[in-house]
Amino acid sequence: MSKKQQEKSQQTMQELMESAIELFGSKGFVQTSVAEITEHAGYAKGSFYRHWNSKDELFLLIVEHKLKLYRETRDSKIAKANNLKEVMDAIWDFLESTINEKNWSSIFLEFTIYSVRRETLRKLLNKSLYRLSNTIFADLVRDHVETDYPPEKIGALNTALFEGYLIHHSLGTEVISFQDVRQAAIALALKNGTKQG
Amino acid sequence: MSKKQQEKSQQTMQELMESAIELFGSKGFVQTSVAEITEHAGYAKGSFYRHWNSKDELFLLIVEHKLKLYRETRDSKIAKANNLKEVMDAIWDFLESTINEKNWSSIFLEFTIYSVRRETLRKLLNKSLYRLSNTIFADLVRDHVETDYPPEKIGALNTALFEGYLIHHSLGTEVISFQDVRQAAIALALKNGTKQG
DNA sequence: TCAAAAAATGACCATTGGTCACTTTTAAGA
DNA sequence: TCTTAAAAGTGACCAATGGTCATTTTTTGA
Repeated sequence: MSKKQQEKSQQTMQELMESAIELFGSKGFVQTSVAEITEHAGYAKGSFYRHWNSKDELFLLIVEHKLKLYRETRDSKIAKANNLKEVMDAIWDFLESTINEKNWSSIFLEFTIYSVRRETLRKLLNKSLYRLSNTIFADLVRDHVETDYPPEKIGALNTALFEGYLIHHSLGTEVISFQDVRQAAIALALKNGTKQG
Repeated sequence: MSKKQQEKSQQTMQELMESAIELFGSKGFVQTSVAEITEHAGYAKGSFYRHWNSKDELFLLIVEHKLKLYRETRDSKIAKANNLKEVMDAIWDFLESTINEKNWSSIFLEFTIYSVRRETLRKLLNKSLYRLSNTIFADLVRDHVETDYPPEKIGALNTALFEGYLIHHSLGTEVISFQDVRQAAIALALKNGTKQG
């Protein structure tokens, strides 16, 4: 393949991906069709499959990119944290950033539930690359946990509260705000993970 | 319509509904097709639509029935509760019963997420009939809340934690058990809702 | 200018929720 | 017992969708 052709192919791929990001962002995963993605970028449906094997595959790629960016910011903050409270604050800043951008985390939640009945996809999604992984979370907080409550559980409870809030939020209910959940989650983590908690 | 014909129609409806309950229970909502439901009960697809207008409608009916049963048990227990701790215990017994039966609450979670992008359905689902409603929860705990933390928020946080756990559980992760979440949720409610918390 | 390779296309397939004109069954009256 | 109207049941059909692939168009380098 010539250099120029490679570039053209790359460009088409980029255009399709941007079209997909826009459409997923506004309509969610299931409601966005492959034909829409290609049309919106000015191509025919068949072109999609020259770049990815499935709609799932592209979505995972997008998520991977997005999470990578968020995580870089998060990890540099966490490195500076002195105690569990500060770690939790950094984590919740990170979670907030994933919500703020077009409610992206809710779209990812949709995809997560969609994956539950698709075994291969579900196993793939459980990898740290895509999930708010419990093992990664555990590593982040471990150094600051003062009790013998397992760090993994602190992480899983935190994720549960966050994802539960996403459902609440997705349904348009506004009984609790992001701040309420953040506060509750941090209180819970401190209760389980510090001596004074 | 004659009595006998009415009975026949009722019976068919019952057969279809039982078939649907079984299939939804094992394959979830989206992965169960209308044709499967009717075939499994020994009818043709068209028969389905003589009884309900859509797959959604039947699912909602099933949920309504199920929740009704659970709630009766729950409310009779809550009436006897003397403090917030006992109310929370009754509520979590109720939540546990919805999980124990073929993971029914996870299937309902799937349906909830499915409804998010379908406006009419989403609004319908927000009614107390179908949701672990925040207003109902608030009414249940209100008498026992000693602080000025809004009962609605205690309820919404509780639901968030429960539904977040469902996601965790649906993905096959087993970092936290139902007991872990129950314990955390009750601790959180007591922290926000009692003076000694 | 031309041929090979890559890019792009869109008709086609299977699956699905839903529709509806048609067929079969049922039951009540003659 | 026969007739007939109404109800029950059927399955071909429709549109939308994810995915396939033979074919067409474009690009490139000799």
